[in-house]
Amino acid sequence: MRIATWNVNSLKVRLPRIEAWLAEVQPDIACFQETKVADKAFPSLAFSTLGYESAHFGQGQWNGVAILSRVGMEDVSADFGDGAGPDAEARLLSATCAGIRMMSIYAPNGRAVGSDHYQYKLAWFERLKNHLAATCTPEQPVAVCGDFNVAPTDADVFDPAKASGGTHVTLPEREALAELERWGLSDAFRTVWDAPNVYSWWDYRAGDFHEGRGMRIDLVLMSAPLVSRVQWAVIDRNARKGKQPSDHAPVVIDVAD
DNA sequence: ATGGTCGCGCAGCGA
Repeated sequence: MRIATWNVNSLKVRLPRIEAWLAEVQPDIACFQETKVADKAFPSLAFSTLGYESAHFGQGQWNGVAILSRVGMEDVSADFGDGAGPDAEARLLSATCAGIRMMSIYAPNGRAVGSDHYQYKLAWFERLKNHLAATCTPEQPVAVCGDFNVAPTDADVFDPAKASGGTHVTLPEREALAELERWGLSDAFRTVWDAPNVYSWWDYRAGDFHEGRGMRIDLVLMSAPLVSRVQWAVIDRNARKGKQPSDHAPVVIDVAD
C-alpha cells in the first residue's frame, strides 16, 4: 500500500499536475494540504475519474486539507475532535482508509518567533496531541500526514540560522513534534533514510530549489503497528521541477499490505 | 548583505 502527502499550494492551479502525478505515482491514499478552495469548489469528480474517493475540509482562499483513497474511506471527520470547539482555520481532516486512521494536517506557519501566530502554532500542536488522544490509540494503525512547518532536526534544514526567520527550528516547535512521538508516532521517512539534507520544501525565490536550500517539513508520522510495515520511502523531487510546481514535494511511503 | 517568487484576487499580504 502506498501512502503519500503533498502540500499542493492551490488545488486550482495545481490540478493538472496533481492528476498527472496521481496517474504516475499511483498512491492508494493521498493527503493534500493548502488546497485554497472552498468545499463546494473541491474537484471531487476529477479524482473519482481517477478511481479515488475524496474528502475535503476547506475555507476558501487559504488553508484547506483533503484525503483521497482508492482503498475505502470511512468515518470522515473535519477539524479537532478534542471537544474544545472549532479551529479558526481549516487545517485538519481525519478518515479511516483500509483500517488506517489517516489525518491530513496543515500546521500553522508561525511567521515569527514569539508572535501571536507562533503561539497559535504551539497551541495548535497541543490540540493535535489532544485530538489524537481523544479519537484513537497508538495501538491501532495511525498515520498523521502533512505539512508540519517544523524541521525535526538540524539535519533537515539547509541552514538553521537562516531558516524561515527563526521559526520551524526552535526548541518549542521541535518539542511539540517530540510530544507527538512520545504519544506513539514515528517519522516514517527516517526509518528508511538517515541521510542529512533531504528536503520537502524549497522557497520559490532565489533559485533555492536548484541550489539545494530547503527544509524537510512535510512528514508522515506513523503509530507502531503501521511503521513496522514500512518498506520504502521517498521524497518525490520530480514534482518540484518544471512548470508551475508547488513549493513542496510529495512524501511517499510504501507499507506492506 | 540584500532580495529574490508565488497564489490570492486586484492591493498588498502571507508563505
